[in-house]
Amino acid sequence: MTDNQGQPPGPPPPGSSQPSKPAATHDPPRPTITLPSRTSFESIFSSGAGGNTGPGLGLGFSPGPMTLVSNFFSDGDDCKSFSQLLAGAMTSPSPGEPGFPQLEKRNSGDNDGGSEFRFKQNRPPPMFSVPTPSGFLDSPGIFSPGQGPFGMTHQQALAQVTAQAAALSPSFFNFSTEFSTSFSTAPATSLTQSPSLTSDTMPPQEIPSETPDSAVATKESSDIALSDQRSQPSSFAVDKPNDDGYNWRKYGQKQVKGSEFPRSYYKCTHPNCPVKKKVERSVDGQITEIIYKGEHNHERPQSKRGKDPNANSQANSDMALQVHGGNSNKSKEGTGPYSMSKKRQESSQATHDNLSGTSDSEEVGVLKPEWMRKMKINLTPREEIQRSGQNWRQLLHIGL
DNA sequence: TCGATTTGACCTTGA
DNA sequence: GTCAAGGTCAAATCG
Repeated sequence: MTDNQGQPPGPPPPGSSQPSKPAATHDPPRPTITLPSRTSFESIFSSGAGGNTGPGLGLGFSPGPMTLVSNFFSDGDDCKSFSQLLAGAMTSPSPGEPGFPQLEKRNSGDNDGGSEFRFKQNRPPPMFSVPTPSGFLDSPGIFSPGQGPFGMTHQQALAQVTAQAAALSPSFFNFSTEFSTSFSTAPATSLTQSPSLTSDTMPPQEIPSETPDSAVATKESSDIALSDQRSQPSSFAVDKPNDDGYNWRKYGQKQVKGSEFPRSYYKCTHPNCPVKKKVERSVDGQITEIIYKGEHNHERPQSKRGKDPNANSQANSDMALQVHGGNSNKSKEGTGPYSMSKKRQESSQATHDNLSGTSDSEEVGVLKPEWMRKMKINLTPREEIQRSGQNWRQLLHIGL
């Protein structure tokens, strides 16, 4: 059908008036997280968040990705308290609560990909409507009192942490990306966002590496409906859930029974690309659910953000991980969102493929990537996810 | 004029 | 075999 090649920004969908980008660039005063020396931090999170692993996070802390991260740095860095950081930042809605986003993968059993990935968000709780997150990096500091537990949303926190980590260790990003990806959308998104957040604060050099992610990721995130909280306080999504780097064309909309929200159907505009996605959004324009189907058979159009080749690759990884939709055959249980293989990560294409959800074989199957082994992560991605599920879910909560 | 979105109708699928 | 719901098509409309 019609494809508009690479025109990224399609006409702003109704409702999507929210500028997601501007925000990225400049944000007013934002809370910043600094990785304080453990001491101070710990005192803050003294609740034992340090822990991590666990599910135990009765408090709401969850180890999740952050845990891994912290492990990563645990060798001796200030960063050790990632999980703590997050944990602290995350004290928020718990999964069980209404309004919690849920990532679910289901097997559609259909031929083409079988499984669909859907990111579902039940209803954004008010608390998530934080307007601008961006930037925490800039300051060393402290969260401003007024915003959430720590002055920032989960995502913010995560983003910040990520950013910092990146700063500390370049390699981290790779890891994080991968990692995040494995956790499916949420994490990825969050991480991705960080770049934007960071960009202003991070040193120029750093930006390049991250920016790409963010740029792409950012888009992706929206795709996932994750959110763009950065600048959009509340409805980021509106009509174009498409900012995942690919171009989408809406070809239908329908009121789904059982759902108060209408479902929109999108197709990838790339010629011959079979990828489709269904997006459900609430009345406010908030995306409540996105389901990808199929696999992109092309690379993501580059125009959107422009320029950074890296952006693609990086983003890819990020995204790839984010939603691995498609064929869950393989990823079904054990692999879940996680299964992204290095191959995929490396290939920019893959990036989105995952997102779009599909791919069969290639990515799936790799439960314990090397990095995991290196990091001594014993849990399988899935396990990790499960254990940390709360956290990352929270992160996902894009609420708005 | 072109491309995207809207929207009602039609087709497919599953119970 | 029937019905309901989901998914897709395609003409009309809009920017």
